[in-house]
Amino acid sequence: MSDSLTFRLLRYIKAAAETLNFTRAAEQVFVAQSSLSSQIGKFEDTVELLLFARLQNGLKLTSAGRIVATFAENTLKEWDQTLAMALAVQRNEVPPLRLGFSSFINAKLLERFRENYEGMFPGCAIQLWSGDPLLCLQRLDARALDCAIIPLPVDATLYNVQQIAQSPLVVCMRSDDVLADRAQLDIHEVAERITIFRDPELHPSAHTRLVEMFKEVGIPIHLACAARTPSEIQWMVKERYGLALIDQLTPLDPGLITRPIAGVNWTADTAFVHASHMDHVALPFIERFFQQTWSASRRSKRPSKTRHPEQLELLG
Amino acid sequence: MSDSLTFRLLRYIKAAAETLNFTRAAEQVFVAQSSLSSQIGKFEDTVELLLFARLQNGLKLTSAGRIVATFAENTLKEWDQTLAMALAVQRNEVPPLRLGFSSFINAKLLERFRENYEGMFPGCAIQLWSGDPLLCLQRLDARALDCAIIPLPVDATLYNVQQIAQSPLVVCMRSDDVLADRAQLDIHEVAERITIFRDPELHPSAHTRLVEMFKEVGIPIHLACAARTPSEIQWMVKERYGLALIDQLTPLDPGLITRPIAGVNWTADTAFVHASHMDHVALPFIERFFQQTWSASRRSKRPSKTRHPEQLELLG
DNA sequence: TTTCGCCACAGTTTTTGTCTATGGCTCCAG
DNA sequence: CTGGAGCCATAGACAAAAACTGTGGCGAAA
Repeated sequence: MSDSLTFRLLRYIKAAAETLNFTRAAEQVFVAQSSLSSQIGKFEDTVELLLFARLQNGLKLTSAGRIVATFAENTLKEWDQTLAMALAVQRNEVPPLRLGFSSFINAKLLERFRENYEGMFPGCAIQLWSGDPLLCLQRLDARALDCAIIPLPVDATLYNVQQIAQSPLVVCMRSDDVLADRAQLDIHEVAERITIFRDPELHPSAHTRLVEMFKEVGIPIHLACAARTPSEIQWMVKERYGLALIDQLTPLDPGLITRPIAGVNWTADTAFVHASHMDHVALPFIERFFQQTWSASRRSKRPSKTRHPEQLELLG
Repeated sequence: MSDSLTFRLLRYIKAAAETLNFTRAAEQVFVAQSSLSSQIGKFEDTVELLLFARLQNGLKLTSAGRIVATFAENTLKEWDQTLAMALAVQRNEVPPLRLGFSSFINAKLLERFRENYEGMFPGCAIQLWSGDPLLCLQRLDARALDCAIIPLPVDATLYNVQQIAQSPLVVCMRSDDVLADRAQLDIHEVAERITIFRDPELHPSAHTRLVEMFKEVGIPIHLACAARTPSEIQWMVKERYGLALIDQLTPLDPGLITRPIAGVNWTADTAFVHASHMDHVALPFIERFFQQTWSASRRSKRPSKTRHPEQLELLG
């Protein structure tokens, strides 16, 4: 049963597992050695589980002990986070979650995020900061943002990055384009017409990657127009400045269509990013949320619809 | 602090949150009403957290209370699973994990799985069952397997499905093929030569999806050879029976190469699947493992290598 | 051999939890 | 408007659990 287990005991177990020494573990948790010893011993008796092997040369965690110690550590950490969050919620002291986002991400993602956040923590505000990825990351560094939803790539060694969406890149063109009747396009036949790009300085690493991707298929990139927003891109396309690569899920202006590109597997990837300091109380919960529902939401997908209309349907 | 919290109290909170009635909650956990009341009350005092609003017309969970109650529920469940697993490990009574797998999945996945399982639960055996996806699912139903690693699609309403890998589908051909010097292929130019497929009855829903995918690009599928294993497929390609679509990560026999397909975003997706009964003690842990490390392993990726050699490098 | 470090055990005190009984409050039926 | 039912809080007695101090055993190092 779950009785006979207390959080204090979890702390004892954690300390003992870390030090492998009851005496020092007892000091660490500020009790007498005999208390810690007898508590752990009694627990081992009642659940009939040997956590520590008492050997001549000291303690050793058993396999079962390692499992329980891991549980203890996780649970204690989660409780700290839970208590902090609950207190903050109760006192109405949850700071607004300063969420940066790039205008190039799918708006549905933001919406879904907002709904879930509101559901989990009613009354807690989200402060949206529009900004290009580079700016978002700088603001994360400067602790002016708590987290951000931005396109990949992002240096995962510097930030906590969790991919939350992926969708194919497609070519955006006028619906009266000569290529409009094609169901799909070879990259070689359109590459030189693709001249509208996101302003490289908005997300240098993404642009670098784009250049690489073009190089991989043997085509030099030809940047003629740099846009700062998706609507600018679409406007440029409409004004016949060229074609553009956009996320398949981008809502399209009338008069525009998208066509998939043959032969390459180019995708627009989106990630939830936060700095490793974990400033905001809600971040651990958000992180777990994305871990769970992101992998869960992938389950029901795999749509298998026909691919001919203006655009593919939105996922999830 | 984490003291002042016991697992018994978590049960009280859970019961109270469910019934919204201290009297009935007390019955549910087999204590006197006053015990439950005073325990919860004392807890609320010490952590200065109001979990329940005592209104005229009964109890109501506060926002903070909902957070804590959720924590309580999760933690109790996890503890049950942890205790069960630890006991089983200690007694050496962990049944071998009967893991089905399709020969079409990437062997690295199995290896990684095995390593991590061995690391988490030393001495616990894995029983590998090779079998096509359909058979794996049938065996899951019949409880002859605990879980399986198989290609998608799998009906997520009937099984617990967790995607764990994704890699592009590429065309497999002889290295002396006329198309071998092309860096990539348009689907239309190779479609009619792609005649070697996985035997449809090995995974009917995957084949159906393949047919759909062909239809989406306006090409009828032309199945001339049905293979039951990846090596059979490669053998058929080598013997000039046609071309085949294979997972980019498949190890290639000498004399064969792969080329990406332009214009479509076809991928081979792999999932970890188990039936919803959750028969095996280790399943909850494995599930959490995949939730965490699968999303974690996506972090460091985004390779960006040149795409010209025989084949792309393995990821993760 | 002695000493030191570490763990276990015994006895005692303190803290915590549970129980029964009771009182206050609200709602509803008579 | 009154009495009963349902619900929660509190008080006091009692039981259980956990803490502390002190001691002893045992192996390793001096």
